[in-house]
Amino acid sequence: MSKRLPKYILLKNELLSRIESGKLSPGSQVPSENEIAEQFSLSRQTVRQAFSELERQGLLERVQGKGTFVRHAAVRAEAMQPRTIGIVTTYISDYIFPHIVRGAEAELRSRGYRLLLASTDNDKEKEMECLRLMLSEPLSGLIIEPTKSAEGNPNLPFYLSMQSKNLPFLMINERYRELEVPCLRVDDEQGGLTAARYLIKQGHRRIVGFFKTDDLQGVNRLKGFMHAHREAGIPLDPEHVVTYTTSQKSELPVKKLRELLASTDRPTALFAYNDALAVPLLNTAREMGVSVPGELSIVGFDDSALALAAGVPLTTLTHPKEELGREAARRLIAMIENEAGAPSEDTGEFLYVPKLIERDSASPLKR
Amino acid sequence: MSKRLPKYILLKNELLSRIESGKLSPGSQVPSENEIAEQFSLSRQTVRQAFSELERQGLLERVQGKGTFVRHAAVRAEAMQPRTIGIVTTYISDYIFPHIVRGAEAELRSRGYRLLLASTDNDKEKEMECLRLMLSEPLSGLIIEPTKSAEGNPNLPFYLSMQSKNLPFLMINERYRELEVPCLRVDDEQGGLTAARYLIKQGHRRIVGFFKTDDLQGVNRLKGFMHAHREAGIPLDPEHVVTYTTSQKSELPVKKLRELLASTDRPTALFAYNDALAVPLLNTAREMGVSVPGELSIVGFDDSALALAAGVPLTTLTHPKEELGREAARRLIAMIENEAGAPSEDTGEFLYVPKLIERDSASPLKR
DNA sequence: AGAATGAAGTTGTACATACATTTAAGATAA
DNA sequence: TTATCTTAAATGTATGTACAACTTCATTCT
Repeated sequence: MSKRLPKYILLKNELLSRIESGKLSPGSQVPSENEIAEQFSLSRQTVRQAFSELERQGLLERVQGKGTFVRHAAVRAEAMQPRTIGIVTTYISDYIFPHIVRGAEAELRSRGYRLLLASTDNDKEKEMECLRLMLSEPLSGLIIEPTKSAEGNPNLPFYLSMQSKNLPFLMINERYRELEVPCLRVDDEQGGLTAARYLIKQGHRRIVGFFKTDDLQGVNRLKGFMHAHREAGIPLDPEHVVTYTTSQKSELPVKKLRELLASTDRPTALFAYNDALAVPLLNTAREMGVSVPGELSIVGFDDSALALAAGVPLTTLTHPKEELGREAARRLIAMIENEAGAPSEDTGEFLYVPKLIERDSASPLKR
Repeated sequence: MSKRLPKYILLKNELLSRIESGKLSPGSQVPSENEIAEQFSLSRQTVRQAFSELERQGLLERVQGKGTFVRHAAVRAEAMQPRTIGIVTTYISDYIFPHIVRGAEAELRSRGYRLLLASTDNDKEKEMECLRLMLSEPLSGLIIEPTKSAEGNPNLPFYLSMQSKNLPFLMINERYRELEVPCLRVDDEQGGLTAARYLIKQGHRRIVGFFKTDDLQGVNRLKGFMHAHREAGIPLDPEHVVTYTTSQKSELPVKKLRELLASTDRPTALFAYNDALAVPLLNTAREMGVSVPGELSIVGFDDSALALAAGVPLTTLTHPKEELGREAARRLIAMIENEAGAPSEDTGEFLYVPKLIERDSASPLKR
């Protein structure tokens, strides 16, 4: 059952093992085609066929008139393969995303992988473009942050074809519900719950929440926020749930906050979808002469650099950021390198539980 | 002088042009090896040699028993080549770098290039690792932000080999003095000059400057800062030039500022190397009960997101950020695509002049 | 000493032949 | 009709020969 392989393949394997074992050291000259042919009782053409493939793979270098040599990078090249991993995020420059990318990059680099980066600007058409570009050359795997995850997913065919090609990929921050893939994310609902519980425990009863609702993160944080009110038996004024979308940025929330603060029974506390929103809201309040946290307590989310830069250090919830990027890279590499081994296609979710960091922007309610 | 090319190469070219012209459409079957051999009066072996190379290049697909076919992606593959560009930055996650990367990514994606990202953490060993990883597969070009540019450059051999291989690359933010390559950067000296002139014009005479001096940007900003004092005939107290290095972060500057503010003739204005430093300095001052800008005017640099998040909106100097990334990408693509055309290896510098943005953290000196 | 020549050995190109393996389609048998 | 077999044609493997082009080195000539 053995002698089925073509002779030129057998010769290739023999040479490969000689290179790997060091019998043929990098830079050294390989016996000439005729010598090999005689040694192995093959025709020179057959030897040439084996040499050609090895040259194409970058293992050998042939020089007319001189001979054939083992390439210096041969040993490494053998082990290397493509070893490139792609990351598709919604935004590159803003906020916590750079930290996620950085964590992934550090981990990938230390493991000998290269990082291909693309961003979708939260636009599904660009997501398609990114995927097409990424897949135009061989990839070992992909890390994807879904675009506008609360809506549908028109690029499903891409993902299905990736699954059928056995190209490992996983999602971060959110997942497309239609796909069964591993996902690393923050427990947003738990985060919303923790923040609201904290404020309620501090005595606040009129708490306004601001949520971006075109991605699932915002929706889930809102869920937790409402849950906390329900379990405490506190009625939630519809005016105190402000939703907005990416395109509106902070304008609409800021306007809403102005109105609320101008009213007679103004809220005593505020929970913001993230720090990027919390900061302009904080500044708005202070502009209006409302002291923070004296008259208005504020809790943000994500523990970004902005939280410490703000005029009043923000009480906020942690986001693993770099750790999430690193862990995503680790898991993806495991998926890639275990491909041959255990087929334990782990489709589970990994949830990070956000923790509250108490700083100065929230305090117990004074009566 | 024509018939020098080997027959199998001629056949390859003939087939290539047929594919490009559409005579052989993607997915269609190519005449069999024997047919081609007869048509062109070649042996089947020679035809096989041509087919093999085309198959290796991804243009053809051969199926035993069925025939040879033009690959669907053939037309694109032909025009595409690698089309991957690498970016090596010092940091990925912090501050203005994400914006630079983002600008470059947007431009590259729209032009059909992929972006390979790596960061050096301002560590020369990692720089070498990054370069090696990047160059392990074919690249079209590289954008590099030098690591610790004020010191020497141990990776010079890498860069020289890149030049000799005609691999286009350019530098951003700073350049290694030893290399003659195009460079896009902010006119840091002009920036330091502008900031210091502004404060002097506002009546300030005791101005303290904080500079990170292990990269050339800090050194140049310091130069401009001193220049402004010289031209105005204002003596510069050595105590009022604080230098620090990356590893010290903001600790040393903060400590220095405390000392200075506690002294009897404390400074009335402050120029920070960048916004990331200006913000903790601003907070330090306010903690000590020194009002900004009332008792201390502060000017930052880079116009980062922090500038607006800070308790007092920072007066600062612009940094092109995304535009710099976009322009770097544009120029690199031009270098790549003009390779065949004009050999106008533009080694010039492109200087962005920073502009002052007046916000609230600096005001005229009250006597 | 230096330059030109030539021989030997290497890979590159080209052709010829033979058989093996795979595929698809047609012929044949149940 | 269905299933099986046969066959032709395609690519894959293998060997042999011949000569071309290039590199190296020793020889020879100037």
